[in-house]
Amino acid sequence: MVKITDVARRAGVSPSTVSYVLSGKRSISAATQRRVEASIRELGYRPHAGARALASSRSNVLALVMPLRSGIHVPVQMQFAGAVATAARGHDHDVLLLTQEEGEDGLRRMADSALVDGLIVMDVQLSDARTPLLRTLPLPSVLIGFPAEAGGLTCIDLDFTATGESCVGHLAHLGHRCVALLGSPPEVYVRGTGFARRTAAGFTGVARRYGMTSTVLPCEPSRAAARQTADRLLRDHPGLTGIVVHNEPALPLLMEAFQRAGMRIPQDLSVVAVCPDELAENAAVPVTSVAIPADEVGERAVELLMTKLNGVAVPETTLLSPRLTPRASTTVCGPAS
Amino acid sequence: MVKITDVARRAGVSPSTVSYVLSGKRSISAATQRRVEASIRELGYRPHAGARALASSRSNVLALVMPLRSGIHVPVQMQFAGAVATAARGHDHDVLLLTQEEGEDGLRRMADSALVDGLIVMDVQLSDARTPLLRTLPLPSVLIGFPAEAGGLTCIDLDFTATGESCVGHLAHLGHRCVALLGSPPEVYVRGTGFARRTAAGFTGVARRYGMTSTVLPCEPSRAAARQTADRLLRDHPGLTGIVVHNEPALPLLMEAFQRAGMRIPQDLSVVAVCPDELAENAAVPVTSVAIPADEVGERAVELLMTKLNGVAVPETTLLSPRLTPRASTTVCGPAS
DNA sequence: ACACCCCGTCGAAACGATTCGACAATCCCG
DNA sequence: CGGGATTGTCGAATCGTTTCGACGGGGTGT
Repeated sequence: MVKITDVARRAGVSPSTVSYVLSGKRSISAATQRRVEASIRELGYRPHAGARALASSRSNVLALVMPLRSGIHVPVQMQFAGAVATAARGHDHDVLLLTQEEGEDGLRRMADSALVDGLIVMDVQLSDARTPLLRTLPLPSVLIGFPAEAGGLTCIDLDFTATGESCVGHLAHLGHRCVALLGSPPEVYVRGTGFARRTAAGFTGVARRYGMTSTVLPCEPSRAAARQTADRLLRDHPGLTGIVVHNEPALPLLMEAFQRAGMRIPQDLSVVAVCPDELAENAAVPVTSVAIPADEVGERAVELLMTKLNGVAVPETTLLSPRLTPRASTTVCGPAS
Repeated sequence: MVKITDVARRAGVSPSTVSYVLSGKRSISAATQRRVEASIRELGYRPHAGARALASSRSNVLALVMPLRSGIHVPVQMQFAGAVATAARGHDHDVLLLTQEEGEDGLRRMADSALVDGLIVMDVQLSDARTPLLRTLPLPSVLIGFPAEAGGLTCIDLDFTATGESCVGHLAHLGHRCVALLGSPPEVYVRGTGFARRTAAGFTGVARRYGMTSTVLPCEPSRAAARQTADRLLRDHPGLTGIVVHNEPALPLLMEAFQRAGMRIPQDLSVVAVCPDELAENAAVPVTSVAIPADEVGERAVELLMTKLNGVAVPETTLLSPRLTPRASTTVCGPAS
């Protein structure tokens, strides 16, 4: 293994000088810098991560806490992870994977062992047992998602309230008066995942403001549940002309169920979804949708964490504005042509 | 921060003794052991990862190289990752996430910086630029998937040849004589992902042995491509009664396309898929399928790596046998009832 | 021309563990 | 009861960086 002293010897300088060239923490003459950099390249030197971490008390690793087996839509998680990993590399950091199941002990382990410099926590619940711990941990952290009580934490997410508002607003402007939100499975609401509730709040708020008739229903992602939900909705609300679906796996099932019940899309029923563009584009009828900007969220999360690592304060709350993309599944409300 | 000397002082022993209690590398009297363990617990001591790595030249971290944005089916990847992370924790190791894009440099970086003890590489191509490097790297590695030339490497995967054989065998025993394999998009074959080719080989081999008429076609996961593929297949092979689908996103689209073309499932067409059980169970007609045992593969991969880390030799090749689960989508070939 | 300051570099002391050789104390057996 | 093996513990060296204080040399200001 080639070490810093080897580089130093070859460049005719002391080890500390090599270190300073690498870190830029002291000024180095151009000539020395060139010689050192050449030696580094020629020897293929890379600092020993452990030694560096020990001496500098910085590991250059971030922990990413991921829900690896939950009912949440998986591809989006993956996109988060990819974005975080890529962004982290851009800041010369690596990413350590931590599973949700490790829970609070996992976080404490990270802190005590100095294995990572900071934490990015995904899938935060409204009432999340980890938030008190995160507030007191000596490790900086950024949460993707919002707990009910976010004071003292750094959180970032898509603005789901605005997303709900935007979806129902789109329907309202198309003249729809009776709408429904079909959300995540009941268990997601029960365990209090923030985004589900906030979408519902935005949806209901704007619907009320426009004087629309609105309903919110959870939905399991099974064909049977989708049919049942659709049938029940049509029975209880014969005037229904628009739905918002915030449940990725259930989206195709629900569209199928409504069509089976005699509703043509978009002639009889307009559909707006909260889902990745890819899914929306490839549906039988391309779906008007709001995508979760996972790449941007991940990247911004890393940026926030890096800023905190540099001792600079960051805003507690970062909300990304939703962008609604109109597609074939929504049209003006009126007698079918 | 509490360090080993603190623990030692409180327990009335020397730091080295504490270290030996922790590692078990020397025998310690029961009494001392108890005292040391108590001190550790009371002070909440955890070894400093960097210091430990420096002194022992073991970081207790594994790198997992993941394809984060490819055309491969995502949930399965995620399942691998989860299984690897969990298994690694079981061996007191953590998992560092490395993206495919880092490529060979990423691997070299891991080796040079001593950031990890070993590598688990997913999504290996038949002709993979990383395999020569992996052979020479001083870091032990395990590949999930097989390159064309696997000598000198440790590889594990589902036995896709046997999987193809098993699928077509199932159809054969039901009396089908004219069958097709619908696989991954062309790009996957082109870039030479091993599993796609091996499934096809197993499929074709057994079909020939049974004297069946067989076809292999790639398929893009879009509605249009699915329809085109189905129509073309039915035109070219009017006697077709069985298909094997090895393309998760395309599975529902293909089933829909065949039904639209007038084929009832399973009365007119039997369908076998290679996909997760969850997907197979939730299809309109539950699909007879072979699942990729991602959990087992991930766990075994970690086990293999740990064994190598302990300096023990392991088999170069580990193939997991496929298990076919019959469901409603396959039935005996014959005149429709 | 003198004092002063800044720039570039060096040497040495951390950082917090692991591990090796040494050393008592205990044990067993003749 | 003594000698050799065994067991349990300790002290000191070591791992490869970073970082702090010091120091010489050249420039600047007066």
